[in-house]
Amino acid sequence: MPTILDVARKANVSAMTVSRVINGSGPVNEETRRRVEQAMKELDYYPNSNARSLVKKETRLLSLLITDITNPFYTTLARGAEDAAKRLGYRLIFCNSDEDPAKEKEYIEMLLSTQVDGVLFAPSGDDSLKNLRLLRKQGIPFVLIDREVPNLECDKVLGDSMLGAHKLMEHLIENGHRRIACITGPKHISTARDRLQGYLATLKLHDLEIDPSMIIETEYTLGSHQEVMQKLLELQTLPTAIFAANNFVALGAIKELRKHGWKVPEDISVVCFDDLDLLQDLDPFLTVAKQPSYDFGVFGVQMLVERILGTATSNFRTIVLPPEIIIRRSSRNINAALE
Amino acid sequence: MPTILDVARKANVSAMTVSRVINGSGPVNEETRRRVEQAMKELDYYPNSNARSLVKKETRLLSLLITDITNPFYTTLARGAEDAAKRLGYRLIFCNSDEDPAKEKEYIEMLLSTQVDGVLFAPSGDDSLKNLRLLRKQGIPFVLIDREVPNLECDKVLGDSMLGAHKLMEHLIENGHRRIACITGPKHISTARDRLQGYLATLKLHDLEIDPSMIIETEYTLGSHQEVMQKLLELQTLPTAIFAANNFVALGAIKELRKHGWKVPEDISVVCFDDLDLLQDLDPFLTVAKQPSYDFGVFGVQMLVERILGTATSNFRTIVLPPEIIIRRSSRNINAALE
DNA sequence: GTGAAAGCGCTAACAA
DNA sequence: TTGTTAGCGCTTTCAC
Repeated sequence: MPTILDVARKANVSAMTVSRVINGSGPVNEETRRRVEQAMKELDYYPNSNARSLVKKETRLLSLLITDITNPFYTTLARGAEDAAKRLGYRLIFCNSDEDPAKEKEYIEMLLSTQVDGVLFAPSGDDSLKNLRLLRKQGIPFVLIDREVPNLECDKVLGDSMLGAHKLMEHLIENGHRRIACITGPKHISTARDRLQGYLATLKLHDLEIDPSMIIETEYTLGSHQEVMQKLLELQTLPTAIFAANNFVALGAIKELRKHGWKVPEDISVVCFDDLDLLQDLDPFLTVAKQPSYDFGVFGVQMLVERILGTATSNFRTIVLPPEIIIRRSSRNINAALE
Repeated sequence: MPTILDVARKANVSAMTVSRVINGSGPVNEETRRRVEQAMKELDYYPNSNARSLVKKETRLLSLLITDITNPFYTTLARGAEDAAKRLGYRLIFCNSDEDPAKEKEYIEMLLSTQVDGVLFAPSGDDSLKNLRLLRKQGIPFVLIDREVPNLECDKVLGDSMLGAHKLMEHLIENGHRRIACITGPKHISTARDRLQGYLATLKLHDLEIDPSMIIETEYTLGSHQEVMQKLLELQTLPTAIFAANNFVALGAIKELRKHGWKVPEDISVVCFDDLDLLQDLDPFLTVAKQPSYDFGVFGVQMLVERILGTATSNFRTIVLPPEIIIRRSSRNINAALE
């Protein structure tokens, strides 16, 4: 591949002049500029960004670290991040931690070597603290998205898990449900804690009994939630509704319910956090707390770039993007006659 | 951030020795190695891969260029590519062309500057040829995935669109369908052409009439396919089944059918290419030709890396991964009584 | 087993 | 408006 020197020779100028043409970083005679541009085109020259990064000490590379690339919440977020990064002149490296802090650490080390300018970070859980400290120690700016980590001051773009859970619960209670099970995510993930918190708080608010056997913890990932549902279905008194902590958990629950011959919503109502856009097209079915996932990505990248450029206030900021409750067929009024 | 020289000073050796420790690229005394490793740890040293790339003329970076990051076919493919890349010691940059050759070109130019070692390339269409030629001119190895481009010899990992379409059509015909509509993708995408071809060939095979008004072209993306369906629903004689060229097209079709009060499969059957894993959990519904998307990514990266390392045969290779037909509820026997 | 010198492709800083 | 020099952090080459 041709270098800046090849271009310089061909245009009969110095490398410095070519550099100025490429970057618009100094005065260049119109006629000279034309010659240089001509030479670049003829040689199919593309500047080597490694070399540039080495001297400029910036790569214009950001990283988006998410925990599950198959979850539509994160892919839509990724779209938002990508669009914003492009608009601001940054490239984006995607990393997928698979909800695993060890894999997350490997990626962080890779990113440190890559010299990314900043990281948009969806932590796999509270254990991510070590990894985040590593970034901070090296002076790499980061913005937390979707989940937060205790004992860490930093920029954040979060949803409102408490509020969303509360609204979903209010909806169920309004519709006559009194025995509501909660299938929550891992305790080491902040959104799981907050959603459980919202569940509990709303029950208390209505003086409803809190039955620990109705609260079951599972993974956030798609896959078999068999044992979890087994536990639930073995209860003496069965719930009339399920509040699931995210979209994949809800899918897993419904799948298991089906296996056991339960119909949603006839036999049991189901509501959850996060929408599934695809599904909504096929059959508007699940009642959900939909989060503006695309905006998570956009705001995240904007905050990150402001932090990198130093145009942000020195204080850390938190942006909260509230969910929207969408009521569909999966939740029904328990007193209404079945159609 | 500390450099190799900082480590060298701390360990009382030269930079060269540190380099040898990092890369295992030469003999180092056990005791010296320990001192160097100690120093690296104490300084939180991570080698600058830009500097390394500059001299080694390899970045160990691959790019995965796909056309739609929200399509589960591609996200699963991405997982496969990511896992394989990691295993082989490569980093992966995701790019999303959005089915747009212009955006695709911008990304290619960016990748040229980034000095990626190779590109896993799902072309936006036949117009990608220019972009691919650019890569070839610069000597960057690439592997085409999912779609091919006419007049270009290169490594490829493809599905078998003809076969999948044929099998889906056979399934419909076996179940008594005679008037089958085809909602196909853009003509400039190879898979759309092949699927249409499979549709036509199977009709001919069974001496069934080919009615051009039953063949409608639309986009591969999720979104409203209103006008397309409008055309279909205005036909004199209506089809009893629809063959949709991909998952998103099928979703769009079903959505529109619903709007017009048509039920699937009671009023009309629908089959399509590519599965939707999420959906399958909620309600095993769509009859599909499922492609092994994860393997597309794995094989693609493997081929690419072999090409980069020069361990591949000099001849270009094509891997074909056939689809699997999964029959579900969206297609029914037209003569069977409704339940 | 270890180090010194040179250079990868580019740009900052200064000089002309 | 243009060019020269030096150096970013690393590895290759060759010498010891």
